[in-house]
Amino acid sequence: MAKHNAAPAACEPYPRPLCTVDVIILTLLDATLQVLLVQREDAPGEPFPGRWALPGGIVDTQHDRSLEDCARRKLLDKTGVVAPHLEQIGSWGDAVRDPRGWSTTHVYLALLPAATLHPRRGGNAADLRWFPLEPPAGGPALPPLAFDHARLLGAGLARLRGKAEYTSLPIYLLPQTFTLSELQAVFQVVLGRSLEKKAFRTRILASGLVEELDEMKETSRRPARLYRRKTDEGLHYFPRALESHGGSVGPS
Amino acid sequence: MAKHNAAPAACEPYPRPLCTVDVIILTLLDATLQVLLVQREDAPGEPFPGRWALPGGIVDTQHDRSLEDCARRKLLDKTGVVAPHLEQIGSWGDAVRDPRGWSTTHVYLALLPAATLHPRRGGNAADLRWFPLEPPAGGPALPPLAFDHARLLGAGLARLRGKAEYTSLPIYLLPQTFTLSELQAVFQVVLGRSLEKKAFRTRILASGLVEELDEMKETSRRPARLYRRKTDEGLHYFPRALESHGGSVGPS
DNA sequence: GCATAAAGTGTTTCTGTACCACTAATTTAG
DNA sequence: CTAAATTAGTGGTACAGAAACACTTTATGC
Repeated sequence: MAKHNAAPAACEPYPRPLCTVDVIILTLLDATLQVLLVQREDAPGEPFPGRWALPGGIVDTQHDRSLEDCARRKLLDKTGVVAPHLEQIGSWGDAVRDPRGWSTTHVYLALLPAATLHPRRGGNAADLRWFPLEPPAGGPALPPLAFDHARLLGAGLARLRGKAEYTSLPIYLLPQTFTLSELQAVFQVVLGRSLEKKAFRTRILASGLVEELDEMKETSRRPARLYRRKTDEGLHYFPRALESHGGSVGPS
Repeated sequence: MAKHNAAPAACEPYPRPLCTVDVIILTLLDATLQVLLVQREDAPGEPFPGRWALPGGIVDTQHDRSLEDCARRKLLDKTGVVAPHLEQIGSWGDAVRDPRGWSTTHVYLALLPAATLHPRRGGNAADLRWFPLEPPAGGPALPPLAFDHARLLGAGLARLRGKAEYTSLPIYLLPQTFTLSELQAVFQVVLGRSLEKKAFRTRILASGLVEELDEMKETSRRPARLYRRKTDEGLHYFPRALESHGGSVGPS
């Protein structure tokens, strides 16, 4: 290990950046999009002590086999589950985002249904909590975040919202079975606007994305048929984006 | 600098990964998509000596202000120009892609018109050359690449092809002015299939993406009107993806 | 029984992609 | 000079899917 640290100094004329992974973990609770944040340790010498941050940390080159494995580890560590959806959002790297010096972070987005969650306060995190996000117009009503995590979270949300216009992405926020109205509602929460019911139902049912179950969900009104995502269906791309009322369509 | 390298050893229990940037530089030459490759130095101790690779290298934490700045530097270094389009494709990081140990690379895609290019063999590269890519069905007819660069190049090409279905992305492979037929041709090369002329023209002209010039281009047949990209137009997203004959639509 | 509200459906309008035939503008060959 | 060939450009139709809205069905509460 000491030998390995000596190698950079031998053939590399400048120090390596710090390498971290940060995970934006989203779920739907109380008809609201929620993000999981950890409170950093309030210790001297720690950057942004006591500040809320996205779960993540330094890549363990001894045990993590890849960046994605690191992300999966952090996710499992904090939520106890494997996310049905995990994707890389992008990487940020510069000399000023971290007071410790030049650093890179590799940001992942995880979407989870709320039902089976039990957030766990692993490692040296002071606290772990779900925070509701505001609809897009109001901006997120969150505590100030450590590092550049507000920006990273913004990028993750923009990805989710952009992709909701032309893919099935928000479906991963739902439990295994759901009604079509619940599916529509999750899209509406993500997009921050209402969708026309008939058009939405036609879109989903025609896509082959879901299969209907023999079960009905007992609601306070008419019972609703339950559906689930077909097991051989990954992320579905629709041939046409939803029409929005102002603003451009697509990922940003 | 010695102090900086001491810091990792003090509070980090494992060594930092090597941090590099690789750039997939594409242009259109002779109606063929071409990728710029560098030949690595044939020196003992160098990983993959003499092997062709994507332009790139280690992040210079003294001079590069960000990952993207590093990518821009590498691009300028090799082509002498600033690309009209540069985007981050993604990051790869693991213990096995580089014989030097745990490493990360941050991959960027640059699209350039061919007209003003003068590839320059900067640094310690043995050679620098444009290689034509085959149409998708035939697979790329390239020399074996160093590291995992074949995989990275594949990801970049998939990005370009995916986005060609629903955005204006291939337009950046063209010079400042172009005919609609040239624009259609570049889309066809990227997508590897022909497009229906009328539908394509309607799509482009209705999008507000291009403006017509008073000039005509003298061809061997009927003169064609010249167009250029509107200056306030970034990447354009079309409301509907092109219809493909088999295979799904969207980025992969 | 009626009002209410959610689940589900029938039908029409609109937008944009594909298709194909045709016209316009040039070059080339007989 | 005329006809053929080829590219640039256009008119018009068919089709797929998103939006809109009215209506029917299924339950609960008064």
